[in-house]
Amino acid sequence: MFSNSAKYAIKAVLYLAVNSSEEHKIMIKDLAKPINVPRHYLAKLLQDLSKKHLVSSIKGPKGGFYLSAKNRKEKVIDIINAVDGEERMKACLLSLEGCNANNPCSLHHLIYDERQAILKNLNKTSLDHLAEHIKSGKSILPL
Amino acid sequence: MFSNSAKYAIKAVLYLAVNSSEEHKIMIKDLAKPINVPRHYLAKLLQDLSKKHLVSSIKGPKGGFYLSAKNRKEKVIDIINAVDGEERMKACLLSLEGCNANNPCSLHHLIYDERQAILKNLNKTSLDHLAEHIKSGKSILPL
DNA sequence: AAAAAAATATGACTTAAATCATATTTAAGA
DNA sequence: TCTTAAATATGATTTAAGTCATATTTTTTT
Repeated sequence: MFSNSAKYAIKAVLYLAVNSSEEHKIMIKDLAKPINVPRHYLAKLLQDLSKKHLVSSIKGPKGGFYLSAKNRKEKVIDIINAVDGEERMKACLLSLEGCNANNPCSLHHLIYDERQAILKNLNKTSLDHLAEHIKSGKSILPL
Repeated sequence: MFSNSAKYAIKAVLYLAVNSSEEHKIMIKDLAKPINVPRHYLAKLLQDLSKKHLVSSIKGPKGGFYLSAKNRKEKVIDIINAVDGEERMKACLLSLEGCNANNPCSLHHLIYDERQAILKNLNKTSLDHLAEHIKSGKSILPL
């Protein structure tokens, strides 16, 4: 469904949503451990997200990563798309070029509606909404 | 969702469901072309499926691959599981070990129901059912 | 200003998935 | 029985994803 990298990114961003703020930035090494993601790999991912303004970062002493208020408003799908590209989540499950509603591949009707529903959920759910869930114990964010 | 290999396998098996029979076996090279899958890679996949009795094959001149009546009764999910393993389709989307209904990960409720519905569809749909769809023009099986 | 602590940038290495190639076995047909 | 045509088995190569390492830049603190 989505790549390993996207999973890592989601875990990282949610951890930041729950634990960081502009006043309390988090360094790579303190982020990599609790979410169980290889440190250097995570650094690359976050640098990428930083360039795309999906996470915030400050260099130097007292620096680190955090989510701004604006960052927190982003939807889950934006993180996924930033990492995996816009196409991956939309592509035909059999990777058939010509597959669409008028010309459906054989698996299309077995999957399409549900897939759209998932997409819709990912499209409407913001990071701070998920962070609230985690804080209130409705969901978890472990390794 | 599922691997490239599983996509290839599904395309191949559906092609066989539509075009082959015990009286009309299909050689690897005549199968690889229309479904646009690398020939040698496809051979490996089919040999694997053959060992697991999901496709039928005969060696030697006049040999080739085909689907027996029994093969045609198999469900789509069986092909997928044979190629990707039983776990892949069931695993937590964030690959969290501890994720389950009692202890849901953050994306769990965004996806779970729809995912189950897809699984259910793949579990109840047989190859010959899909083949009928293709034959009657309700769906396509191109590259 | 200098030193130290952080992200950033770049690239090398490793692993697994995907692809390709070749030798072996089996069955059909002459 | 010999030749040929197919799958089968095995393994090598390539490519892409994932991982690791190091040098550079920026910012804070002294």
